[in-house]
Amino acid sequence: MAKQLFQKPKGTADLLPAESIKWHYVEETARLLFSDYQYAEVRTPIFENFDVFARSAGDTSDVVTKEMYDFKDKGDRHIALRPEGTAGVVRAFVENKLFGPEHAKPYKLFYVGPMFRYERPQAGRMRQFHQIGVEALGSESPALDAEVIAMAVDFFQTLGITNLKVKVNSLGDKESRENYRQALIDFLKPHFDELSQDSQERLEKNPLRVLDSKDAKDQEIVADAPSILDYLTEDAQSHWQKVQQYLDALGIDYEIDENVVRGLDYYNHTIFEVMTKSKALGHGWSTITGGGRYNGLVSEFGGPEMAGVGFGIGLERLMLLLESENAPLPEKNKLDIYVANQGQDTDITAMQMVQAIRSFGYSADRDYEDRKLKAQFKTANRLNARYMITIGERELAEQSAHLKDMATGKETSIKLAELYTNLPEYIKSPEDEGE
RNA sequence: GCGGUAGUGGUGAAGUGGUUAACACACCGGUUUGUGGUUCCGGCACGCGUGGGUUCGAUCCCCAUCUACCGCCCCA
Repeated sequence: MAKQLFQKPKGTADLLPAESIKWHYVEETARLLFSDYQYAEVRTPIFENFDVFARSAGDTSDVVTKEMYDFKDKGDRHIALRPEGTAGVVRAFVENKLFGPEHAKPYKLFYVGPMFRYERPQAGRMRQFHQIGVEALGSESPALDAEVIAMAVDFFQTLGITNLKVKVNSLGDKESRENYRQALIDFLKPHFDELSQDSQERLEKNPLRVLDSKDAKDQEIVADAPSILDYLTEDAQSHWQKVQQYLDALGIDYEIDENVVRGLDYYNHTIFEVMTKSKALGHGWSTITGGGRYNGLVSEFGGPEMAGVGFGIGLERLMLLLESENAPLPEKNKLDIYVANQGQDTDITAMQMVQAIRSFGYSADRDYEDRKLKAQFKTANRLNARYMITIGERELAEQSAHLKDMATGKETSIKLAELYTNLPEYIKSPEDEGE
């Protein structure tokens, strides 16, 4: 008798109808908005060759070193479940030769789908999580940096999130970064003993990450650190200035923060975060989007020297945010008509009735359990039915049925033949109800 | 990977080393009501995350394990 009870794997979730309807809404909002910006959807594999991610994210990032879901398949291939979206998109861009001259540049893409990271789950942070992201490939224009930021802001505002903060920074080009890296190390070295252990380890490997340490002492030290913005080469500086001009022109309220750094190593030039304040995501300001430019990545994957810029949004966190901020979200679908029947003989007619209603484009449901009328009314209420059609032995004999408006309680008797041909004339559209 | 808190029915939860594991909501059945949102009555955990152990006996004690939540790391 006692069968084994299964639990879903750690860090995964079952999205039940009450939730999935909200996800659909958010995804649909993204699709519509992104399409206004002329971004089209791309669907790449959920797993890729391990090296696709190892190559792009960089060896210093934890995403590669300890969070990757990787395994050998039966052909002894080293496979990894995608931990983020950009690498796969860039791989597809190169493999499908989308860099070719026949394709307009920038080549604008967005994606929606599951990502995987092996880490300790917390609310809004799953091992299988979902991201919506965009990538614009093949243009170095700073206008695109600004557009991508604007699009992220637009998206959140469309969803009804208002208290947003945009933080931007520039990492410059390779040369800028190397110069700065050395300067930063030189600055931090004398403070080595005061740094947190994590930061001490990062000092040589990836000193920029010391900048966004959460350790209070680290933050004190870092406050006096040189700014990367003072180390930008002329070209990088020019790009950075233009990005700001565009952002100003679009009226985007942003803040320059030299301590903003990104976790993945492929970023350069403009990087940004969109933050919001919500207790659902922790204390103070929390990041809901991160993104930036990654100009070397296409060539890293064997394509030509082509630029890229994009961002990714974590959907689990976004849903938590929308719920806690009481942003408008759809509830369960309303049922147009519930068909109740009483007596064995009416069963067939009820079956035909729901099909006929559906063929008019209305949603319809019925009782399948031969329950009493009262129970059927209860169910109709629970399903939020707008109308109910009841048919009993007597109605069947007369070839008619009762149509009841559940909101007003008004009931009318209608011939079956009439219902089958002119049902829409008896049904108010939901808009007319002024809900 | 590290630290902390928790795990009783569909849900919220009470509870004790020892006969039938409170209560509420939900649900189901009946009743009342003009065919629903009302009233009243009844039903609903052979089981207390899982596996071991201690004990005459454990949901309640011990160990392990799984999962969730919070913090760190990291990041979306």
